[in-house]
Amino acid sequence: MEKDNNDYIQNIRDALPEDGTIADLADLFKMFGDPTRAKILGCLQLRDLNVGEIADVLGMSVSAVSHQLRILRAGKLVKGTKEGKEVKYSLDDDHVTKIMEYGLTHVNEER
Amino acid sequence: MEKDNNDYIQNIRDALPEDGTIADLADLFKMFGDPTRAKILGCLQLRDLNVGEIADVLGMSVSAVSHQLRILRAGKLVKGTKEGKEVKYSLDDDHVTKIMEYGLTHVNEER
DNA sequence: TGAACAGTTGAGAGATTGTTCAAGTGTGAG
DNA sequence: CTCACACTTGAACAATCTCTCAACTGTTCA
Repeated sequence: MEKDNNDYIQNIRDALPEDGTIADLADLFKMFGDPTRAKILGCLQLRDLNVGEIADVLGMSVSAVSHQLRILRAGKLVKGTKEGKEVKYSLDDDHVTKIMEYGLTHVNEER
Repeated sequence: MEKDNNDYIQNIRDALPEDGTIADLADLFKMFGDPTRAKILGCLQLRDLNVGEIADVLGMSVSAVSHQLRILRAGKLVKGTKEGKEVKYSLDDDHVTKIMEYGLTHVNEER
């Protein structure tokens, strides 16, 4: 019966996505899991913006925003394009808007 | 032109969700942003499980799992029902499965 | 050339997070 | 009652995170 129980547990384990996939999934959601990054992604859904503009909208330092943009870039959620001495940022992923919309729907339904 | 610029920034600010809403959104995504919690939510999509079973599936201590379950309970994503001396956990939110599916689709599309 | 501007980067402080370990609660079986 | 079992909880610790500050790169313009 120990064996039955182990099989039972093993079956569930086998049905789950691989650890690497789970890690990727968690990393993706982590991007949206910080208010500053969520706001940045929210802005960029409205229009492309440079770093200074994002900092103004959020009321934060350019440096703090730049640090978060680096993380979002690494996660391939935004991309930055140099235009003269500015860097214009835009969403780099079709899913970003949908994922945020879905989350917002959920949050707004909460009672 | 300072004024124009300020209005421009202000318009974007006004179009974003309120800070409280953004915080709720970030807190929601934070739930999925840890591999242990993501796995727990993954298991519970397959079937309801008690704490020991979840710990076995994940290969983690009962204590560690219980701590994470407390967080998921606080976030209203799972609920625990006492059955004798066990506690059976189940998903407490229709959106959980869809949000994870959407995230997985995204992750699997990545190249 | 050089000064001003836009942004990036690294170090470090303070806060938050996830796990372990030990102790605790509550339930059922003998 | 007492013991074993299933689970929860609090303290402690290391790892990670986010911001600030200062220094740095690169671009434009006079």
